[in-house]
Amino acid sequence: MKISDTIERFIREMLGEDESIELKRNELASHFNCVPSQINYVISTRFTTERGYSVESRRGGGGYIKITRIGRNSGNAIIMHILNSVGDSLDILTMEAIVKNLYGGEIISEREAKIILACCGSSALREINDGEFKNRIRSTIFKNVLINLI
Amino acid sequence: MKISDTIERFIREMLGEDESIELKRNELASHFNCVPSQINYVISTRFTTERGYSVESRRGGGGYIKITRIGRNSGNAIIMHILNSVGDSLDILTMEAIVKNLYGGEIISEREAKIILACCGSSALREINDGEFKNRIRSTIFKNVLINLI
DNA sequence: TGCACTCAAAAGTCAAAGATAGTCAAAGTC
DNA sequence: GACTTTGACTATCTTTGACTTTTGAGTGCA
Repeated sequence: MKISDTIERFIREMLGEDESIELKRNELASHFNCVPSQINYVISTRFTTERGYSVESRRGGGGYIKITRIGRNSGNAIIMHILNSVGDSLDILTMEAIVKNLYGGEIISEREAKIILACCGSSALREINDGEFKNRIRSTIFKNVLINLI
Repeated sequence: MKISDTIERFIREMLGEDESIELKRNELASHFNCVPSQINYVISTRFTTERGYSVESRRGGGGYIKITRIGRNSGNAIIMHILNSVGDSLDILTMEAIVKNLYGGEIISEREAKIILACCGSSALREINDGEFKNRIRSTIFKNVLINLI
């Protein structure tokens, strides 16, 4: 009464530490004694982009379903882009918007977002009175953090 | 004895000393010969966040209700202790030692450690020339971060 | 040889049926 | 009046199967 979870685990184990695997939909289905479209269901709910997988397939004779793990490489490109776009000064609203986007894009976790917001927030920098100097410090801290996420 | 209390005690006994358990709402309801929503009532009145529980669930085939004890998480206690022990000034070596301990104690992840080290490190604060002021800023940032991890 | 056709072997789609859990308010109890 | 019990209705997730699309391999003919 949870064949989907079983299949999910099976595929994960097949994948192991590898970058990708190729499945035969029908073989897998008959191995688990379920209809082939069950495999599609598992893949479309468990091996999504949001969860870090990409899926390719081909029909016809010799067809296959290929599941590939996509590392945080795409995230790195985005972080690089942000690093290039942030100047020597960074105001708090812009900082918060960037962090929100990184979190929304699942490049950083909720806790990571909290930490970054905390260390670049107004409360953390309250002892620096000069507003412009504060924005410069914020930019420096922020970029240092991002560099360490790559 | 009211049925809600009976069910509450039953669940507590199931939980025992474990961190969490999974229930089947319908099974439990038929075991106690009550309507399924009675279970929701028990959970929403007895296993609340205030009482130290968190509840997750899934509907559909293979659905479940998972109750987790979130007792005074030892991690939080340690963070509180650190917060109390760090004064208004924090030098970099002390900061690094604390972060290392938090990581070693599995209270923060590797990435989280990296972020904290980055935002409190010498590179992030290099624009602040006054050494003592730098240590004060570091302390403020560090404590702000820790507060947000609780 | 090489192109066009045909066909069977995959995989994809989608919606209905089944299986759970959630919500909310009325009715009951103390 | 506050807390508890019930149940009708809703929301979400899974399983299943009929029908569709794609692709490669084989076949036949100029």
